[in-house]
Amino acid sequence: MAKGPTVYHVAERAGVSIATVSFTFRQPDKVKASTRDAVLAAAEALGYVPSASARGLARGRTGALGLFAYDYLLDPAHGRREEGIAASVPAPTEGLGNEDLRLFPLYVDEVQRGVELECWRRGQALLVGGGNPENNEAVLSDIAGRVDGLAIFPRSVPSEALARIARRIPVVEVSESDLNADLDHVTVDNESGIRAITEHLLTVHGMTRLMFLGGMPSSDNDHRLQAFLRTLHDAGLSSARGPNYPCGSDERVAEVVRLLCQGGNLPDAIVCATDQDALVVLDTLAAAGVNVPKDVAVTGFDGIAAGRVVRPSLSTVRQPLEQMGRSMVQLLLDRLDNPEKPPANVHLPVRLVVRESCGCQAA
Amino acid sequence: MAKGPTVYHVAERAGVSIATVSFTFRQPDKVKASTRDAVLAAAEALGYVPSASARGLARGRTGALGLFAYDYLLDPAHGRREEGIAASVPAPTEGLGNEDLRLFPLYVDEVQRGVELECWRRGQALLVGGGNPENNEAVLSDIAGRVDGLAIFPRSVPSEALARIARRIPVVEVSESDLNADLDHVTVDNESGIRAITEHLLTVHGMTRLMFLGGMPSSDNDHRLQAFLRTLHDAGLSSARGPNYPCGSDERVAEVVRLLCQGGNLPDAIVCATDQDALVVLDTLAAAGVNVPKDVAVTGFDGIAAGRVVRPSLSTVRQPLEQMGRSMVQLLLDRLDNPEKPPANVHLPVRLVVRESCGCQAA
DNA sequence: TTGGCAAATCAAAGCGCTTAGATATCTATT
DNA sequence: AATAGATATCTAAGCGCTTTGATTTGCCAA
Repeated sequence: MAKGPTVYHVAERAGVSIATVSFTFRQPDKVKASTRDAVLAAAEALGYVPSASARGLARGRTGALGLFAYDYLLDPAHGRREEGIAASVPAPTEGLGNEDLRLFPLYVDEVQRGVELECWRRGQALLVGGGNPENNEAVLSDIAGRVDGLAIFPRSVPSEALARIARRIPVVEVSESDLNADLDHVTVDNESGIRAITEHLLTVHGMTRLMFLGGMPSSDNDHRLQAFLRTLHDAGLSSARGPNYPCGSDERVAEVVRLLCQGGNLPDAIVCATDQDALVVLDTLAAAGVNVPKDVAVTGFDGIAAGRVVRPSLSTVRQPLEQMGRSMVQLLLDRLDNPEKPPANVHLPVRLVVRESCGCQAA
Repeated sequence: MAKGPTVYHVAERAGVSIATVSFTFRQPDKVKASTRDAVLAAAEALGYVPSASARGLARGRTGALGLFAYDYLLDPAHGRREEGIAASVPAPTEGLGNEDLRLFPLYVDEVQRGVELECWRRGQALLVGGGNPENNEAVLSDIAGRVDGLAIFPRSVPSEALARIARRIPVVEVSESDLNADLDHVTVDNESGIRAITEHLLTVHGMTRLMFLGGMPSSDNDHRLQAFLRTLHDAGLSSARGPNYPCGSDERVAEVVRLLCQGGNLPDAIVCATDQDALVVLDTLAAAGVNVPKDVAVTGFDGIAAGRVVRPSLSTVRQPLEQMGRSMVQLLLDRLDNPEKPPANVHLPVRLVVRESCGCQAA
């Protein structure tokens, strides 16, 4: 691992100046073909690999985009994906890992996948940084120093830290467009999604006593609750229960469900704010011996993989996760091209996916 | 997006030299507490974010690791994941994407996940670069210039390109340890895996006419074929057919299966080199109206998500994919600490997973 | 007080590249 | 053959940080 060759070495070997070496790689047409070949040959012979650090410094751009992949499952409010931190989730190597798709891929993972594919398609380097509750800010700042633009997930970064970073580089966020209104955003049609699944329960299944349940508060979830209430209202109904959102954590969600079971007056359906919530509900109901969908229907929102595999499989609203990631990259690059344009918002459609947990398919 | 503040600005504002600013961030104990606070305050006020390019240039290290996430499905030998390139795979936005887990997560995606988790756990920045058949070398070189160490998948980079890069930074590879013997490697116990699943077919299901089938050639697959033949030999049997590996592509695999069906003499079981191959086999058999596992058993190797979801679900050998990714990071960091140590090889265990396609569970 | 040592701070020299602007080399005209 | 105008190449000045070695400051013992 001897220090590698630099422009100087290549230049010397090719008998040209370092500028010509640089031009050969960055603006090949400025260089006569014969010279170019000589430089390329020298570079090849020497095993020259241009330093991105030096280039970045000289250009004032790193040439990479960043994704701050905050891991919600590392959040104290949930179990944890990391090894041995919470008993509720098996360590990753136990049974050689991820057998049930409960841990991966999640919502964020599919969005990340979209970010990656779009970056690669465009020949963009992508830095993925992972937060964890302890050193979020430090990690974030480190990433920010390495990239030309940053994509982040909702609620993963405090607004003030965000503002600081956004002063230096463009930032695009999923959802939360109300909160950080000066950033670019990718949002989905929560309204239509909740309306579709709620009306499905109402009209197809003839249910009338519905409740909304959600753990973590978020802008998306707020909108979903509102849409839920509006849909009921439009149907001349009201929520079967008071506000069960935001409960605050998976554990609190489970608690609410247990109380419901004990009370003996289950609603016809529990409309959950997210698939994650719905899985907790499903687990808790199963533990209480309640049959889904016979005794109560359950729906989610997001369309994560686990919802397909769990029994009963989860009726939900599928978000275009990959596309959301792609759109983030798009927005970032657009803004890099045109820093002064007003904040943009890409609003994407969602799709109803009916499976077993609402009573549609045979369990 | 005005050019951000630099050490100079922070130093001026805090009334110290730029060296002190740098020390404040990199070696805080060298700086008196009061000075440190002043610097931090100035940095905060100015919204200072250190430039990783400058740091990398000065230090000779970027502080990031790289993963060259070659996408096998973008390879001409397979269908493609990208939109509209091959008819065999729906465009990613069609139906809002990845409904059946056939496209994601694959083998490489789960390994990547392990790389990410381990990097984040250790506070390492991670650059994920994506190759595509057209510009592989360029992308690879670009990544190499950005990182201190690189993790790659088997057969994703020609050996000579690899050698060139390995001259500059440590490279760790999954599998293929025979081929690039001077690199660090993470391998799995192909021998035990194939032996376990083959013996399962032999002893539990009493099958005797087995064949091995695989598409793409690879070191792993070579070993699997050998292990298969040895296992049969040890049982006093021989392969039900000549070598059906490497066929070369998904299409060729399907062709072989179709011929088998037409010939009317199906073996008792088809032991596939990978899950990917097994899925193709399953599809092709289904199209030919052959029942699995009744008419013929099929097994895979890898343990990808799709194998859980497909009907019949796939009996396979599960690799510790996440752990493999984690080990790669481990090896890279170890070597960065100690460049002179001899090439290391982390060899990991696999596990038999019996599901429906071998006839174990009710289909 | 002063000398001596440790702790704190600083000055300055790069790190490897890009890119104006200057210079040299070619081409095409006259 | 001379010269304007391209074209090709080069010179040199950074880009923002780290880090060595020098210098200053602070503290304590003599």
